[in-house]
Amino acid sequence: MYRDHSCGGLTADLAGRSVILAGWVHAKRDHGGVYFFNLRDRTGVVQVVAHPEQAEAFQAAQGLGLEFVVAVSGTVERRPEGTENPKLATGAVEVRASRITLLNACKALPFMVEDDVNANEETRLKYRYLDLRRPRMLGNLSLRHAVSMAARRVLDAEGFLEIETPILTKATPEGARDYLVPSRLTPGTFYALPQSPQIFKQILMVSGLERYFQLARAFRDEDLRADRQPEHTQIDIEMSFVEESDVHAVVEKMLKTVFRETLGVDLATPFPRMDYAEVMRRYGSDKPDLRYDLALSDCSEVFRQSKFKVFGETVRSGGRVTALTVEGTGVTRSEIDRLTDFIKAQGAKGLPWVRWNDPPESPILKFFSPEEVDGLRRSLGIAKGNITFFGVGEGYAPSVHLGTLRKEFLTNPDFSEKLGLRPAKPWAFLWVTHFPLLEWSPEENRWTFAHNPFTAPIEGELPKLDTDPGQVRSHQYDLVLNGVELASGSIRNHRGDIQRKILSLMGYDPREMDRQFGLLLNALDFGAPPHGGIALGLDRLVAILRGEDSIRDVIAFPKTAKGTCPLSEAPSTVNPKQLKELHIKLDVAG
RNA sequence: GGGGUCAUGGUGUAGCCUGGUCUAACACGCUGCCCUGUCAAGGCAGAGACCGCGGGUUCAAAUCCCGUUGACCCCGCCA
Repeated sequence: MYRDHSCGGLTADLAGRSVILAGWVHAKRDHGGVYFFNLRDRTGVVQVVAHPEQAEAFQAAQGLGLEFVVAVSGTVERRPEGTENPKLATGAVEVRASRITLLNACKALPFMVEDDVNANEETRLKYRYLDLRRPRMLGNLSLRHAVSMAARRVLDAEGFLEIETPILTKATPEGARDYLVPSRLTPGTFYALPQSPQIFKQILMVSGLERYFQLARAFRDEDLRADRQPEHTQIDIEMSFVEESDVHAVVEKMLKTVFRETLGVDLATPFPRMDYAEVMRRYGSDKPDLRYDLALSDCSEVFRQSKFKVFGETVRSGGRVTALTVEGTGVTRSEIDRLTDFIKAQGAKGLPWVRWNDPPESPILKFFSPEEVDGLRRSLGIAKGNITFFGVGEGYAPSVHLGTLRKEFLTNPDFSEKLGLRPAKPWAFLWVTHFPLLEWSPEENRWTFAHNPFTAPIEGELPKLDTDPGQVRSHQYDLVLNGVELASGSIRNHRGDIQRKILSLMGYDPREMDRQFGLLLNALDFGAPPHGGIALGLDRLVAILRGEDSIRDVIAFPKTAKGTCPLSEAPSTVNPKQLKELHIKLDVAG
């Protein structure tokens, strides 16, 4: 037997008891003819003492380096007065070793296995097994486990079945590039790894499963980011005979449980909801961070008669003027110039502003009539020292530009500090609902699905598909948490005829439609029930819960920004025999 | 595809702008000794990098220039 106790479980109640522990040696010291080391396992840390009178244990302790794996037999003792270490949860007791057995040695470490080490990520990934030994990383993985288990428990209790869908599946021309796997048995053909289990979970609804879930891996061959990996895990859910609110309720129940069990936080449900159109007008983003109250204002009416062409003519021709007002006393002119460049880089023509000093300062003030200045003061509720930035343009453009500015203010510490922006709450959930069904793709010169080709349009807005497709709203919803898109889902088209009509509007002729979506379309024709679902990004959820900036830190074995794995050295070349079997000839320079 | 930051002993950094004083510094770690109920120990001694790689400028380059590779961040992309 290697152990009968774990390090984290030792308390003063166990004083006098004999225990066997196993773990890694950490923070070793010899003092006063006595050897001390901290023994660490997954559950925590305990201090082991080897006294000279236990000659065997004493000698063994002498020979130990850091990260040696040892088993310790000994007695739990209360610590001598005044020797508690408040940093350790187990500070009340120590273990007096009678026997120490070396289970395995350890080479000199490439970096310290401690939370405050900051080895560069490449090194951490190369020695991931050491990196993961750090309490913080172990904590990340065990919280990830706790979230998975809580999700499973809630969904199981709600009558969901966990079903696996294929990893080797068929390429469908959805949003992202596919990862392809060559077929040996059918030369010249390829499987694709799923970008999501979307089609299969809908088919399960046609099968009458009614409630499906899966902790599903999804693969997308696109460039990586701090919050994007080539493979990520989603809590994938699909339900039959439901409306949006039913899906929302399940997710809320699940997250309520997750937050209570992992953080001890009691979330208020239901979460607030806001239409896409409103959230875009008020925050200029479909995933605003609502921990902060800062919102945009519409001041189009102030300028409807304006002689200032940029503002007045835009409003008169159906555009809008939006405003974002902040406490700007500390903002310098050169910072405003930098912000202007920043916003121009996002596609705006400029970034007009007014500094509300006495008198107000602004390059464009001379174009405003006194009535317009008064109108602004009234509608924006100006205080001295404020700065108002303006967005001007058609549709959502003016909001989006200021939404980008809002995000910059909130996320760039230089500004959030200076502007006195503080989160009003720690957790801000928001359901964003009624996304547009379609969006115009300038590159392809056609309408394409805004989110998901299978999302159902809002009833009654179907006629607009022929006349004004961009105005058709859908049953697509996202769940946003603290400015992060945490989940995305929709009520689907359960009628094949409607699904076909939407696809044809996007330019698919019947043959192409059948080739790419026949799998699902055929199934829909056999009495598919109304259904809908959602997928939550597990990696993002765990990262937020743990306060990690990158999802790499909550994934055991993540990829680098170039999609490589320093630990396994994947991807790698393969031997010619394998390629031959797969009927593949390489065309790679070098 | 584009923009940016970084690359110095085992680890983390400083030095680089203003080239020579860098035979490269500091902290942690490592080795040895001393002391010590210690756990952010203390003292002494020591080993360890030619400054990612390649080229150039110069009497002289870690330091300037060009290229390249890699890591990270962002835009595009990611239904």
